[in-house]
Amino acid sequence: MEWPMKQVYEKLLQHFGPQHWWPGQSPFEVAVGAILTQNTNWRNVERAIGNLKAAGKLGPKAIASTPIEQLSELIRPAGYYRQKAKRLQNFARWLLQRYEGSIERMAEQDCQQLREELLALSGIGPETADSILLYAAGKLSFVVDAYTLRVAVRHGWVEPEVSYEELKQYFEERLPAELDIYNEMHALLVQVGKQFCQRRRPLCDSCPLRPVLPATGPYEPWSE
DNA sequence: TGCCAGGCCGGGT
DNA sequence: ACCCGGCATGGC
Repeated sequence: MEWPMKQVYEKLLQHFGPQHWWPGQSPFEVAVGAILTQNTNWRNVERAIGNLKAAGKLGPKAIASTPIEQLSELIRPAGYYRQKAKRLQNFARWLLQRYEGSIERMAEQDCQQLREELLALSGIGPETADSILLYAAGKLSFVVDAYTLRVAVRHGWVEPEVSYEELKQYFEERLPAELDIYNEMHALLVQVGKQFCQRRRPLCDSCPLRPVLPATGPYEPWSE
């Protein structure tokens, strides 16, 4: 079987190895991480989650009922902590009311329907929604982020002005409908982005994708 | 030391 | 329908 991005995928897998993002944690913890990592380094998120765990507050009921001041202090290392405390409570209270606090129950819902429900929550935008759908609920929803965009633009796959939904569709059309591929591909794109497509710098010559690219167009300098 | 990190919201054009 | 300022900590 062949699919359009297979060569890219295997090149990345060979270079970086399996990323297995968000493994072995509860689905709710994954969702919390998705909110906390908004525009934030993952290391800071780990501290915040560690604080929540140590305080026994890593569940929907605890998040929903803990006073906002206390909650925000616990997640402080993740930055934007007052906003994010609110966003966590929004999500937790919605999950309790709508799905009995159960991500598994939530995951019984149809993907598109669920995506709309998540997007309707204040504090959950397209990337956070797709991260929750893919990594917590096990839905086939490809995740696009700043790195995904940068990698795709630097390699001339898409125009810099492409919208979130368009870029998401670009990948979904070129990948097989498999959770593991969606999962790994997104994580691998982040890795290659971090290492070879940094901001304010031209595409690195040693990018592992260089040799396999058909060079569909001129490498755009670094407009995003 | 400034710049950046796995965004999103609300108000303004 | 975009555009922008604000939000905040920790690492390099």
